[in-house]
Amino acid sequence: MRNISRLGYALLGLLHQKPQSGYDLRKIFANTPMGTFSDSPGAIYPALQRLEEQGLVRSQVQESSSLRRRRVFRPTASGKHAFKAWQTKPVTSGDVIHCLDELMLRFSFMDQTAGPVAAVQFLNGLTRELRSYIPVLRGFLRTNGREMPLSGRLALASGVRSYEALLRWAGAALRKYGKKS
Amino acid sequence: MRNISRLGYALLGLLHQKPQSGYDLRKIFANTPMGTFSDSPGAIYPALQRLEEQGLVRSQVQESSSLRRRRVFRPTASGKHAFKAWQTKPVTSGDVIHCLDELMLRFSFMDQTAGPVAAVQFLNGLTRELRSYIPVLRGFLRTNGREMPLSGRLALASGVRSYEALLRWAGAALRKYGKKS
DNA sequence: CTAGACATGTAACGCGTTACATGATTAT
DNA sequence: ATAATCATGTAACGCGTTACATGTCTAG
Repeated sequence: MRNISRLGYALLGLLHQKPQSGYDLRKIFANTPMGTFSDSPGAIYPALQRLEEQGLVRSQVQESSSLRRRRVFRPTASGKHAFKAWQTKPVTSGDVIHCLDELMLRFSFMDQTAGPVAAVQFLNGLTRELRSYIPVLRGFLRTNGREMPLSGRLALASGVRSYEALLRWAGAALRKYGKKS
Repeated sequence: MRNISRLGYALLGLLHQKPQSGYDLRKIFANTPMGTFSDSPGAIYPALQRLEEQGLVRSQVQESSSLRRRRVFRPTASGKHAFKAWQTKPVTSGDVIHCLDELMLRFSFMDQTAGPVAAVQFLNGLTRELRSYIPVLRGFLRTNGREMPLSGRLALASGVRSYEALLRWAGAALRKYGKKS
């Protein structure tokens, strides 16, 4: 089984919310903060085809009075399973270093598909990895800062700050889940 | 003229610091916070070849006593020019939304190559775009938050927070440059 | 009647990923 | 010896980008 791209997971997540057409999904990427993904047809339609070939979504052309065809996609049982498996993977150090945006994508659909318990687990994992990685960055800055130009130091400091902001966010998010349960 | 990939710019920037071999560059990606880039030979050697074909770097095999060949790259005048042009491009809203990491890459080499004036211009541009984009995100959250699941709202809020952290960082960075000049 | 939104596709291209391949030098 | 590190490459593959192509429906 081929593996699913980030765009594939984004589409799968949106289709969990409600069955939609490729055009609907494009509009979401064009008009919302999900716009970090490309809304180009050359990305979305092939991605939907791949998901269908892998049996993760199925589509049917809407039969309506109009001649304008509309192919609506919905996740299959196997698609739901694959999505949940992806979301509930443990958070690794590599995720934090290389794919923060994928982590946030995983989290953003968490409630609807994997449930609040998984969300809390995710936030705990994220907290753990951030607490272990931030000191590494700080250490690097401390030992190599001298020989780095100002802009380089500042760029690295910006990374540290953004990780710290994320850590604070994870704490706040955990408290929200705590209050609810 | 083909355009240069993000990896290409990263390599070009590192070669501005000092002439190095592909292997040296791989080690940097493997062992420093520049590790967001791949250290795989299948990425780096072809990227260096492309830069050379485009006349942006030139290489020469180090003649030494050993038989172990080492191809050392250094930027050409045209490479330096292209790099500076990339760094001093105005910061656009699209950069902030889609390519924040590219922006930080641009900034991290700013001092050595484009100078502190360009750095200040960059930080001013970044501040302007963040001040215009953060309210858009906040607005979206306010009008659509109701119908979003908790995890979706939180993920979006995390984005807002990280943009705000970046805005504060830009302010602090500007003050550092102010003190120096 | 025509511009613009709706709606879905395909094809060429570039580049990063993964895996493979080769050989020199140093440390154990 | 032999494992690890130094050092440089190549080839298949997948996917996103860009550009092109086609056709329907609605509003002015």
